Amino acid sequence: MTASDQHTRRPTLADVAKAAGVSVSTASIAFSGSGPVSDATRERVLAAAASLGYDGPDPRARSLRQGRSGVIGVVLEGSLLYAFRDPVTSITLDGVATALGPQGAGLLLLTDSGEGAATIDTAAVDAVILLGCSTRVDHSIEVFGRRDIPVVSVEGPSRPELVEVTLDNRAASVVAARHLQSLGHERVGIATLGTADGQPAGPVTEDTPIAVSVTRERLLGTREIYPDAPAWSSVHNTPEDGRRAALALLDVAASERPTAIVAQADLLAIGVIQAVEELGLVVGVDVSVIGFDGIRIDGFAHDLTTMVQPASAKGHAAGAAVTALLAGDRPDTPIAFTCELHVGSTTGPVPSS
Amino acid sequence: MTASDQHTRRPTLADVAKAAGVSVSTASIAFSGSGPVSDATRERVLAAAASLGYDGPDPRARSLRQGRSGVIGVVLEGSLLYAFRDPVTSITLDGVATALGPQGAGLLLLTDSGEGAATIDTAAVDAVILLGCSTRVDHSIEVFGRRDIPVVSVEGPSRPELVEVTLDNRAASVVAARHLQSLGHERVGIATLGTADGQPAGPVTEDTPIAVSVTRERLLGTREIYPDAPAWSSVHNTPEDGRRAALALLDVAASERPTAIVAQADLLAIGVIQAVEELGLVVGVDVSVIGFDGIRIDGFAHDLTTMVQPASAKGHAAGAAVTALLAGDRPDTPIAFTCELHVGSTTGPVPSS
DNA sequence: TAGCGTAGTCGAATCGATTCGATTTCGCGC
DNA sequence: GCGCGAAATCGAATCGATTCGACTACGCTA
Repeated sequence: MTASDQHTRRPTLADVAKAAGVSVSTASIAFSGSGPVSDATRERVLAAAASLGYDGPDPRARSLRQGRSGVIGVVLEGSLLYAFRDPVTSITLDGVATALGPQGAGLLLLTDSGEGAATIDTAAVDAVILLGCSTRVDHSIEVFGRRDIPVVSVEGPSRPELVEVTLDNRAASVVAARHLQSLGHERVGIATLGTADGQPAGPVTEDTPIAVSVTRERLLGTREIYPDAPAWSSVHNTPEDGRRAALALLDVAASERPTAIVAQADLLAIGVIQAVEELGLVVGVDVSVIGFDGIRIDGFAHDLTTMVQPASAKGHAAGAAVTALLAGDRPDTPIAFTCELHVGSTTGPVPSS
Repeated sequence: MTASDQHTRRPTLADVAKAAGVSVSTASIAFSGSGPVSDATRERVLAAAASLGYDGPDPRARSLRQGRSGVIGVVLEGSLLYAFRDPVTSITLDGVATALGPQGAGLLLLTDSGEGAATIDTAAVDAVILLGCSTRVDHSIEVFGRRDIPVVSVEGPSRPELVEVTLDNRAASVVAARHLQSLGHERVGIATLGTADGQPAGPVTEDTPIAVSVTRERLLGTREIYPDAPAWSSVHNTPEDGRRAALALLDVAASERPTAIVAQADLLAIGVIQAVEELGLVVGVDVSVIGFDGIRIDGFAHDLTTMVQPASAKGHAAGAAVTALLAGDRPDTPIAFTCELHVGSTTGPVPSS
């Protein structure tokens, strides 16, 4: 029987140790490098491993013993597809990966919907990064808290026990609105991001509940300058949704028509511009358009006026915060980032007519 | 001492069992539901767990015992940023997530560079999906093989032990080239994707080594119809790189200038079109442009002629294949997908001059 | 009423490593 | 020549669950 085992059972560290004529503990040290081993012994162990086809310790066993898995969970809002489609999320995620790179941690993608691609509560993660999540994850945060799993929230829910990476969404939106104000615009329309999961597109009124903090903060910022500006919410951050929002906002008598549209994201702004042109109007002349994010859209003809946000730095900060937390340091929180106004060609003085 | 433990040590299943007055095995069954338990017992266990703040079994211990972690590794070529930027990768990944969703598996992002965001060899994954990887991962494939970890390769390296999901890159490129041929084009330029990791952009000659199979196959397809067509390779699949490629390909005497350009990806094609227009030429009249992928680029003015590939279905098939492999079934391999020609407005008859 | 199957529970082995404390070995200074 | 500290190695406990085989009651049939 023992002979036939070899084709089914993978070798373990114990097998390697036996083959090398050392104890399991010594073999472990030979692999991990923690502790003193003579060169001769190490080589004997490695040779035995090679001849048995042993490729190093089982990650599962190692992570049980060490209490660490080397995996960082990244919780995204909604479906993975829309998360990937959103340039800011992609860039932020890349920033996270860059900051985490040296540590050699893997990124485990999770979504905040209970069902779906991954089970947020049962994953073996050392830390969690929430990317723009809604309050839906509150319960999970408590679980992580009990498990002593550090949580970093990027533009997400705010709770005392977690480290926050923030963006000055509200203040930046004020700056954007002031820019329009300085150009003389008085009638302004707002194309917002999604208000809540599962919520359809449509007009945003006083009492529309807004669960997504980014949407809420940016809207509040704009409304500080333009309290009565009509707003239309989208479902996804896509040009198509932006286009529809603009068509809705511009579908009024010419005398009532907004002379400027604030889009809460550049992708929306692209669609807004598309709609404006479809209506035979000139962007930056008949209708000014200002975006948010500052992503570079290749192949896009206009120089979009927008609030440029440091998405990569944001992600990098989140990754660095995770590293610090895992090392036992608690970074000062919140880690705040600010946006900068880029004036392009899509905004201009209010038309005189 | 025991009293002070409570603030530092997390409760284990053993603690819960003791508090509930049952054995550990019974408590385990009460949680997992595998095996018979009386309702009274289960409730007693759950109540004890709740009062102790026990949030369910430790994923690490569970995965060690069960030999499964519930995590699927996804190996991407190059940096995460460029992987996300590539719409086809994003869509494929979403397809994977969709297919894997019901199974509740998490996606662990890995890159095929030894260093970086994740260590491909030491991750606790149940299966691996290679997305367009080069032969650089061959060693890892062997390791996975020895560990009995199923590997699915999407347009990646081909080896007997792994399940392959393929696209008819070569045949589709022939179809694209025939389309140009039928329009009378004789001088054709090719904007290729990257040829190998770390390789700079530049002309592709007979003896340029091409490690990336997608690039190679698509090029071979085009060359079946246009054996002598000059080719220029890019580094990344971006409009900017496509633009540079087109400028290089078109920078010849007017009599030598290509009347059509084959871009190996739609993102490249967008840049090609941009370059053509910068040169004062009309797309589809002076220079025809055909792409590959069939992604919808929002806010893009042209109706791009392209080979539409079923990216989402590809990802879905990869996810389904992983599910099957984990269930013990071996799907027929390769799982082949084909492209379809979409004739838009960016290709037209060869200019008569 | 003896026999038997089953639901419910338990104890112990197991998964495959890491790590702690103990032991042996060896070189070296006094 | 003796003891001492560091290097090298070992054995055993440990991480926290799952699972298998055994055991106890209990209800049912013949």
